[in-house]
Amino acid sequence: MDLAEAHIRDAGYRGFSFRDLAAEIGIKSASVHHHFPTKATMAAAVARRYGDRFLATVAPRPNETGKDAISAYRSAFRKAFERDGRMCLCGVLGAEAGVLPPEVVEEIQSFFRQCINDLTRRIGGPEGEARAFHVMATLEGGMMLARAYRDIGAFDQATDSLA
Amino acid sequence: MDLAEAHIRDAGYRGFSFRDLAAEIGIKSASVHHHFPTKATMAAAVARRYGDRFLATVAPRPNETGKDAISAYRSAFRKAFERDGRMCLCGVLGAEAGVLPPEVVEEIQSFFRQCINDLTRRIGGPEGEARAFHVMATLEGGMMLARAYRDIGAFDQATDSLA
DNA sequence: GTCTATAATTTGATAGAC
DNA sequence: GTCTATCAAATTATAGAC
Repeated sequence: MDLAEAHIRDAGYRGFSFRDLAAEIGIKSASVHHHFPTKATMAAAVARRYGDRFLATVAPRPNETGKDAISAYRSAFRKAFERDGRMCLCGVLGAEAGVLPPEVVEEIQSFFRQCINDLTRRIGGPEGEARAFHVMATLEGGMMLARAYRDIGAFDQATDSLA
Repeated sequence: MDLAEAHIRDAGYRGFSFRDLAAEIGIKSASVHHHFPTKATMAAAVARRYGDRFLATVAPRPNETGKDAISAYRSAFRKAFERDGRMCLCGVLGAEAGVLPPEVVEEIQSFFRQCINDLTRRIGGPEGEARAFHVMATLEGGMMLARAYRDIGAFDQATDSLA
């Protein structure tokens, strides 16, 4: 699943194959099928694990402000990009959501729903939800620009005004 | 090229094949190779045409303000999403830029560079460039959310505060 | 510009032994 | 849980005729 996550973040849903994953860990593709019946099943499982981990990473601290919450999301994505040179898994998959298996789309939507619900609550106020949408869009788009430019400075410039 | 553009916007670089394109217009894949020697060549050509068209669409009107420029970009992307149900071609490709052929990455970077240069100039002021990065990131991310949710309302909520 | 034919590779998936 | 073996299909690309 670690390898699948890395490959999807690099190249999208079609960017990983059971054979490649198997080869990289020294087993055969049939052995991977033993754990995940189909490619869609595996991608959905990888997306769910990614979302659970991410949400744990940005969990609220006591007495935080709305700005703190936005900063938590921003620095979580930034650190992951700095560490792996890769953007958000659900951002990559979201871009190709038009042709993804339904169970994968389901997980991606669930990820964004959870993030935006969480941010909406933590930002608060009447504009909380629109602000949450804005923050998520800017962070995802910022990572995308940084990926295209191969320069994290693009992410920084794009997201500096958020928090 | 129209078909290739549609397929890439749907499913990314690996989301189109010479065979599929050929079949859809009633010729053979070898005939497509007559026009474009490789897949990378074709994708790069499609990206360049897309960029040229987009930049023509958002060309400045006389006496516009910075806000007008941002609105022009926002409504250009919005209209395209509304019309095709698809996001920006370079946004999709940017997300998988880590494993794309160099000539395709070149075109994507060129697209974003041109957009951000143009926006920077039209927005003006000392914050012009950071603002341009912010606008592009939010628009691309907004389209991505709308794609994942299959709801243009996500784009609207994410980008409403821009202009 | 289009075709037939084909090569070489990759892919998602299954059956069945150990 | 892993293997061998295999299938059917798809993919990128080329050679050469019309």
